[in-house]
Amino acid sequence: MSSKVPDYGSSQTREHILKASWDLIANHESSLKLTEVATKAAVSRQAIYLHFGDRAGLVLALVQHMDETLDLGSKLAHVRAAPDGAELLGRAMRLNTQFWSAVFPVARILEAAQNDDAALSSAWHDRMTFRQKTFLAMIKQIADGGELSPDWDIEEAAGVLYATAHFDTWRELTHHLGWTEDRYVVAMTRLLCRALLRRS
Amino acid sequence: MSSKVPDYGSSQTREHILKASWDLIANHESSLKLTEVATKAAVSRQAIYLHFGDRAGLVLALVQHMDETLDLGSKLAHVRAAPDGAELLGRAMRLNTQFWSAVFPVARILEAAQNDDAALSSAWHDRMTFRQKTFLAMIKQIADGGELSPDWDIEEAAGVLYATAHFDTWRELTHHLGWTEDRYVVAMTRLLCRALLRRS
DNA sequence: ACTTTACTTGACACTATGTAAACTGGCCTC
DNA sequence: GAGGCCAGTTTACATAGTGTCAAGTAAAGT
Repeated sequence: MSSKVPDYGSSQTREHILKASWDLIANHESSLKLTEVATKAAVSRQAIYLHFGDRAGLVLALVQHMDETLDLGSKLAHVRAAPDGAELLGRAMRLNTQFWSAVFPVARILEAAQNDDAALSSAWHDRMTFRQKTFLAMIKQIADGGELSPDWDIEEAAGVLYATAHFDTWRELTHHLGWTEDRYVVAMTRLLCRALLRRS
Repeated sequence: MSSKVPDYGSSQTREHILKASWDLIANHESSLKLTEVATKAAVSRQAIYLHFGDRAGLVLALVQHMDETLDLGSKLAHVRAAPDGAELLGRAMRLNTQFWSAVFPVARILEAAQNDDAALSSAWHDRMTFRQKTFLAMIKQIADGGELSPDWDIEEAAGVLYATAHFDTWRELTHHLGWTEDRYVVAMTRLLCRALLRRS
């Protein structure tokens, strides 16, 4: 991360570059190459360095852009408004598949760069910590409603929920096994409800 | 993949290079660099190309080496010899944490290269297909014993078991959340038993 | 003595990231 | 309307890592 990136704010060129990057990682399955981005955005390769400092800066900007377009806040509110635990877990899994589906392209890039680049690694780590806290809050809500099975303490249930809702599980089911998103939602919801909720 | 790699069999140098590679990816957290491997193994960089063709060939050899040292066959037999479904799932999760713990270093390398290299991608894919079939067989065994909950059909239960036993789930719990392997085994076993097995 | 084997050495091409410097067209201001 | 700044461009170059090629060499086999 170079600290000398001029803050051009929301320049047109900057948006152009971000859009081109997104198109590339969404369609083409290779890793993001700056020359390709520049060509696609119809700017010089150096323009990317002016706006983002380096490759990691561009990817970081993609992640932040993703955060904004995702609008997680309101969607999470809808999940939390569920009347009972089963509905809560169902809505959570529905949002989860939307989330991973949207994040999929950039998640692949981040995963690949995680070994080399500390900035990207911590950007990913931060987001995952947020996810973990979100799932913990959901489990607390279920526990407060008296619906959490006594087999589980809150922390352990939250950890298991967070981990099973993670990227690999979603990707293996929807991509490797070819399940539809609906099937993912239904099966994972059943798994979690049976495992975590008190038996009536 | 170059097809003109001479089959030196089990040469000393080859083993040296593999061991050096393993040491590097196990300790150092960066991605495997051929110059480093050569230095560590005290051979010339070109020797690596003689033995493995290219970088992908080396990684592939690491994967196969891993397969051999892992001795999955006998360990799987022990899992399958479990007297009931709960014990089977418990043993499966115990083996699972051993598996991911051993595979962890090479899994990171493979994950990073999966976007670029088709050979590595399919090598990984093959292993995961094997895993999936193994878990499917376990579920069939449970179903044959009449222990599978009627909420699940065999394919769906196997898919969910396979996916939740995947790398991310293990890594997030043991690394991101800092759980011990024992805690992983206990929690995941509880999750799967409650979710998949018939309620007594 | 010769060939083969299993390497080494050194040179080179290619790709990708990153840096530096000089130039250009448009806009703003004095 | 001349000068200055801005947001880029072009060109050049440095560096790292992968992969290729050709020539050399020391030891073992025949």
